[in-house]
Amino acid sequence: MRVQRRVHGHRARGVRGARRRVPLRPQRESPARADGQGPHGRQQLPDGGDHARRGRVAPVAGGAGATGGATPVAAAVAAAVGGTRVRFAPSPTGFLHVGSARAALYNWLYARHTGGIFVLRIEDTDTERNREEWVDGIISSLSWLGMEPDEGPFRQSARTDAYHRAIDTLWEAGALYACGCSRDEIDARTKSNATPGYDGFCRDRGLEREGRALRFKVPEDGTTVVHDLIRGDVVFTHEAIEDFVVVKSSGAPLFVLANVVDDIDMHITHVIRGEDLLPSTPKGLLIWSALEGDDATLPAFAHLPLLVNERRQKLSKRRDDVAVESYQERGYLAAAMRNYLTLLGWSDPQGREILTVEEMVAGFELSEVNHAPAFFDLKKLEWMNKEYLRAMSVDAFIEAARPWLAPDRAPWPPERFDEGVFRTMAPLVQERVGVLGEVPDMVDFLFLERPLVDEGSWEALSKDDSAPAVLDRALAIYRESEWSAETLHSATQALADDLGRKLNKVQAPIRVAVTGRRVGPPLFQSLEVLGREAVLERLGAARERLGGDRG
RNA sequence: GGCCCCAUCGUCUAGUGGCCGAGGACACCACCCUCUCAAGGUGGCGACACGGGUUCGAAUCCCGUUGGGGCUGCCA
Repeated sequence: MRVQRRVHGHRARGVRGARRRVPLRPQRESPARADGQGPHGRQQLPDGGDHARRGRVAPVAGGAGATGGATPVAAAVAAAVGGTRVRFAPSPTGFLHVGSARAALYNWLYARHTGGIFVLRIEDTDTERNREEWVDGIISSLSWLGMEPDEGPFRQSARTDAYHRAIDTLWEAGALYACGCSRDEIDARTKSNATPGYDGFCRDRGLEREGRALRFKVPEDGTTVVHDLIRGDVVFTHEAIEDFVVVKSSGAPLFVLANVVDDIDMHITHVIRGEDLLPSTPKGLLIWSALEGDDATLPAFAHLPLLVNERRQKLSKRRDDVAVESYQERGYLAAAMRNYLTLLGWSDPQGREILTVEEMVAGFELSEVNHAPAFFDLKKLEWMNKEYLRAMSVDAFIEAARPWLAPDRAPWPPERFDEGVFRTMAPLVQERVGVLGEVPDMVDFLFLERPLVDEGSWEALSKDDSAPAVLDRALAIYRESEWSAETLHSATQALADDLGRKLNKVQAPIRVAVTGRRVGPPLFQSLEVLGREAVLERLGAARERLGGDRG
C-alpha cells in the first residue's frame, strides 16, 4: 500500500478554505501592543497557555488544540489575511553566526515585506551546551544589524510544560514508543544493515515510557512531501526515515519536537531557515500531523541555501571567521553587513547592489531566493563597507569611528588625543579606510609622541640614496616656510625640482620620517595639522638615524 | 553507504525557450589621473560542468553522468 501523504506548505492565497471556516476578528494593532507592551517588549510566552490573545488573529472557534492552547487554524488564517508570522530560532551555543544572521535577516525582510511579525525564539533545550551569555550576544548582534524582534525572545527552557503536554498527547495517540536501546546496541545490530539508522527494535516491545527515550513511529509506507517555497516539492519516502528519538530518557524534548510545538503555539506561518534543516523537516511534519491532525495549520517552508567557505563547505564556527561580533569589532558597518548578507542569495530586481533597507524590504521575495550555496566573500564585503563609509557625512563618520579612538583600542596615550585635530583629518581618512579598525593607523602619527617605526618603510627609506639630502633640504625649507598645506606643497615641489626629482620621490622619505609609514593621508595636510615643531623634530630625528645607520 | 539539495565568469549574481556571438557587481590586469594611498576614468581577462533528448529554436524544459554540498546524535 502506498499512501501519499500530501503535506504542503501554503502560500497566503492557498488557505482560503480556512478563512471561510473561521469567523475573523481582524485587529489593526500589533499583538504586542494589544498586550499593553511595546513592540520590542521582551515577554515570556506563558507556557502552553492560550496564546490566541497574542496573535494577530482573534480567538477562534474550535480553539484549543491537542497541544493545549494552540488554535489549529490560526496560522492558516493569519496567512490568509496577510498576517505573516516568521521566527528566527537560534540555539545559544555561540556568537551569532553570519549564516544564522542571514537566515534571521531573510525572516526579518519577509516579515517587513509582508507587514508581518518577526518572532525571536531561543532554542535552549540542550542545557549542556547553552550558555546564558550567548543569548545576550545573539540579541545584541541582531539588534546591531537592525533586527529587533516584534515578539520574544521566547525561551524553550520556559516552555517545558507545553512540550510535556504534547508528548502526552502523542504517547496517548500511540504515535510514540519507548526505546531502551543504547547507541552501542543499535550500532552493533545495524552495522551490517543496508539501510542504517534505528531498526525499530523496541517498536513492538511495549516498554514503559518512564526513564526511556521515546521514538516516533514513522509509517512504514508512503511519503511525506515538503512543499518548499524556494525548492518546490521535496519528497521523502518513509522507508528512509528511521524511528527518530523525540524525547530523551530524561524526559526532555528534542529539537524536532520542541521546534514543532513552538511553531504551532506561536502560529508561525512561514518557516525560513537553512537548507541543512531540510532533511529533518519531514520528521517535523510527521509530528505536526500527529499533533494537529489537520494540515491546514502547516506553515510554508523556505529552505535557504547555505553560506560556504572558499572550499565550498558550510561555514563552520571552528575553522571559519563567522561571528558577527568579530566583524563589528573590526569596524564593518551594520548597514554594509546587512546589505552584503542580503545579496548573498537574493538580488534586487532592479539590479542595484547598494540598497537601503526600504529598498530591500520592498523588493524581497522568498521565491526569488537562489538555490545554490553562496561563498562569503570578504573582498566584496570590504568594498561594500567602503562604499558605506564614504557615503556617510563627516560627522557620522567621526561618531562611527569614535570607539576605535578610545583608550582601550587606540595605540596612543589618551591625553594626547585631540578631537579637533581628528576632525580636521577625518574627511581624508574617511575616503581611505575599508573598515573602521583601520582608522587608528591613519592618524596615529598625530597623537603618538613619536611616529611608530614601520620596518618596511624604514628599509625603503634607508635604501633611497637621496633621502639624506631630501631630509636636510626639507628641514631647512620647512623652518622658514609659511605653514599651510598649500605652501608646504609648493615648497616641497621646488625642493624636488632643485634635486631634479619627482615630487612623489621626495615626499616618500619625508612621509616616512614624519608619519612612520609609506602610505597615509595626503602628506601636506598631514604636515600642516601636525605642526611645524613636531615635523622639524621628526625630520631631524630621522636624519640622525639615517646618518647613524650609515656609520 | 543511505536520503536529500545544488550546478552561468575566480566570487556574488542577471537570465524563466528566440531580445544571449550571455549582462552587471566584486576581485584581478593594463593605461590615464595623481604628493603616497584611496577614489575616479578608460580598456581588458573571464562562465552557461558534460552527454543525451524535447523543440523550427535551449543557459533556460526533461533524463542521465560527473562534480560539489547537506543530513544521517537521547545536538540544534
